[in-house]
Amino acid sequence: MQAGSPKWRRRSEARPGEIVQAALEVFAEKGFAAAKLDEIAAKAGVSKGALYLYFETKEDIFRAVVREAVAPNLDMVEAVLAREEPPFPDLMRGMFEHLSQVIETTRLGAVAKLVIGESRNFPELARVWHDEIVSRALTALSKALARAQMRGEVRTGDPRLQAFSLMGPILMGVIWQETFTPVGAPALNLRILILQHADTVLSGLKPRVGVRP
Amino acid sequence: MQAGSPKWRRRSEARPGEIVQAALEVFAEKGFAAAKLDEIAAKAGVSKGALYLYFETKEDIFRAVVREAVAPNLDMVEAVLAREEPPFPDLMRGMFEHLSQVIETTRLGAVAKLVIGESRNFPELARVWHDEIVSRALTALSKALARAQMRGEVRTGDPRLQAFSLMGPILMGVIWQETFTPVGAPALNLRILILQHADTVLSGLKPRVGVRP
DNA sequence: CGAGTATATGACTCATGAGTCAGTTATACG
DNA sequence: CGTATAACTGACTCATGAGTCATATACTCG
Repeated sequence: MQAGSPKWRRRSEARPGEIVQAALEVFAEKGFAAAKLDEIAAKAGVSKGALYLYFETKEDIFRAVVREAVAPNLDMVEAVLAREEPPFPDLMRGMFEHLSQVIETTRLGAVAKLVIGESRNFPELARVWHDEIVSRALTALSKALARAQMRGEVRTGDPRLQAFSLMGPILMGVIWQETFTPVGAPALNLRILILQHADTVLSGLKPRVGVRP
Repeated sequence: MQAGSPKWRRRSEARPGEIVQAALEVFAEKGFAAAKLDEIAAKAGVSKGALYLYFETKEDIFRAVVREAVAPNLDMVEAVLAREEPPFPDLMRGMFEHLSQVIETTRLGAVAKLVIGESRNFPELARVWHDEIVSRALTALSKALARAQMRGEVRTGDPRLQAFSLMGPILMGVIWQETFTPVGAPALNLRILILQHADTVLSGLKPRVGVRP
C-alpha cells in the first residue's frame, strides 16, 4: 500500500447520491430481486456495510431510486400545465420536444420499466408514480384537449382516450429501446419517432369536416 | 380420511397444462424471482416434487409460460398477414377487432409485462418474443402501410414509425390495466380505447391535402 | 498532536426457497 | 386379486444473499 493514499475516504455528503446512481444501473439491469447489494456497493465504490449507514433495507434503496427519477418528470408535468393556451398543435409540439429531451438525458425509460415490472411487489411505488406523474400528466393533457375541443381545434371524443393516442407510441418506443434493442433489435430514433407521430396524431385529432352541431 | 377418496390422482396428461396455468397466475402476480414454486404447486393442486416430473427447473416453467402465450398471438400475426388488401382503414379495423378479442380472452397483457420486466434476465425470451411476434407483426404492418402509401391511401412517411402510432396506445392501455388499475387507478375500457384510437389515427394517416408529387 | 468520533469495512449469521430423493399411493394388467 | 410401476409426496439439503456487528481507519477539533 502506498502511504498517503488512504483505503477509503469519508464522504457522507456525496454517498447517498452515488449509491442511488449505482443502484439505478443495477436495478435497471437485473430488476429488484436479482440485483445484489454487493454489486451495487461495488459499483458505488463502497462496501456493503456502508449501504446500511444511509439506507435501512434493500427496498429502501429501491424506493429512493424510483423517487429520484420522479423529480425530472414533475418538471415535465409542470411544463404541460403551465403554458397558457397556444393553438393546440403548438402546445403539443412543445411538450413533445420537452419530452424528447427528458428521455435523452435521464434514465426515465429504465425506471418506467422497473415500475411496470415491480408494480405488484411494490404497489405503493406504482401508486406514487400514478398519482404524482402519470395521472397528473394525463389529467393536464385531458384538460388541454377538452379546452381545445371547446374551441373547435380538436375533434370531439373522450379526451382521456385521446391522451392515450398522443402518448402511447412514445411509451412503446421507450419500452422497445429498453427491451428489444439490447437483444438485437434495430435501434429506434426516438426523436424522429416522436416527430412523425406528432405529425400523424395531430392531423388525426383535427375536427372532422362536415359535422353537425 | 374417507375411504374411496384418494389423496391424489394420476393425471400425467393434464398436469403440464395445469402447472403452466397456475404458474402464469403466480408469475403474473409476483414476477419471476418472487414467485415461489410451492405456491405454484399448491395452485396447481400438486406437491412441489411433482413439478420436477414435468419440468427441469423454475426457469423451464417460466419459459413454458411465455411460449404458451405466444401461440394465440401467432394467429394474430397470421391474420394481419393473410388478408389481401381491402382498403387500408378496413384492414386495420379488422385487425383491431381481432386484437380486442385476443386481449379480452387471454392473459396477453400480463405476459407482455413479464417479458418486458424480465427481458434482461431472460434475453432469449425477449428475443423469441421479438422475432416470433413483435417483429413479424410490425413488419407485416409496415408492409401493409407501405403498399397503402403506394396506392395513395396513406400519407407518406416511415411505415415502421407509423406502425408505432397505430399500436402504441393499445400497448399503453394494456400496461395501464396491468400496472395502475390494480393500485386504484380507474379501469380502462380497452375496447372503446381501441375504437376511438382507430378513429383518430386512421384519420391522421390519410394523405395530406395539396402535396406536391 | 492526540483523543474522540463519524465513517467505513468485510467476515459472519441466518432466513429463504430451489432442487432432491427415499418412501408412499394409485392404477394397469396379468 | 396381487404385483409391477408410473405418478406423486413432503421432509430434507444446500447455495444464496440480505442484514449485522466487532473492528479498523480517516478526519476533527481542543
